[in-house]
Amino acid sequence: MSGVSAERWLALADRRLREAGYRSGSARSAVIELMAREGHCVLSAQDIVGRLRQAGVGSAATVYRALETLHELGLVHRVDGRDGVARYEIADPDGHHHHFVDERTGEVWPFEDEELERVIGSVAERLGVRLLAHDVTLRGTAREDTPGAPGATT
Amino acid sequence: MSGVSAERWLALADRRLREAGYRSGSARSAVIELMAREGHCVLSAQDIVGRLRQAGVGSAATVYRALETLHELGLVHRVDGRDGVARYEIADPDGHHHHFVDERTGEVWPFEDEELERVIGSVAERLGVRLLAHDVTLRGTAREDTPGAPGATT
DNA sequence: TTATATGCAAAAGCTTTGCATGGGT
DNA sequence: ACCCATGCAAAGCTTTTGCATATAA
Repeated sequence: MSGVSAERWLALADRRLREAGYRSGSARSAVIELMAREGHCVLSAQDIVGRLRQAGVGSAATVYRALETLHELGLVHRVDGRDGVARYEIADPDGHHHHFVDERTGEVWPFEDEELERVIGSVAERLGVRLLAHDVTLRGTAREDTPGAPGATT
Repeated sequence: MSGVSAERWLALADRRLREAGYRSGSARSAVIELMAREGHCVLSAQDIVGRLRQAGVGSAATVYRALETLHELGLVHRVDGRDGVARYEIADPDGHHHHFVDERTGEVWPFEDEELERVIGSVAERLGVRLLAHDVTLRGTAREDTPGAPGATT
């Protein structure tokens, strides 16, 4: 599902920022590039700060500000953390995915499911609400007898 | 859906705590009573601290410790917060519910849906994982033309 | 040249921990 | 009498804010 959209997202991000009147800066650009490269599934703000520091770019303040900006422009989703840590992932225009968290390892695997999306839509209709976003988080353990990762998304 | 189970949960909590070798204390008892009364849908740790302080019971440290204990014993669920805030709700043995968050007001409404539960189960099976817990959070706005609250859970 | 982006350091929350004390059993 | 539960205060973390400086446009 990903691959191509990384570039498309990068282009989209550049365009939206420019249209919104933002100037370009080294730190935010670095955040954007990192997200395009590795942000297809949750990345914590702390991780991002750390990665960029290794590269000698950015500061905590700037990274948080950049992520907030991207979030406001709808370029990234903020994903709830169980531990008061901000996590982000790029808002992929091509597909919507959810998360499975392995309770033993803490690893997060993305997955997609059409029927799940459909049911969520019908639930929203039943409740009489207009849906803007939705998250599904499954927690458990990957079965030992499972050969590959559980992330075999369809 | 609730009503009866508040009492049952209270009894369950007392029993499990005793069986696990805990003694009873004023602060934890107050937390438990508050959860039984109002914890059927998310309550933040801060809220709990505040409520109990008004009643002249408990301190932040004790409340957090009590909630952690209840969580370890499986008596409450910790619900992800978008803002680094610990939220809890009682683990209702009778039913499982999810949350709709009104983006405008911040209000949280619980809802249940059988088909959603079923689909989540089949997704877990397809992924080859053993499910221990799952959360679904819908975000959006309640439609103006909707008469009552969106929480009309079937 | 002017407003924005950045970085440092300090502040602000929420949560956890240390330690002495009070209260169950 | 034990020793767990509690409360206060201090420490720890992540995230936010203030302010001076560097830099796009």
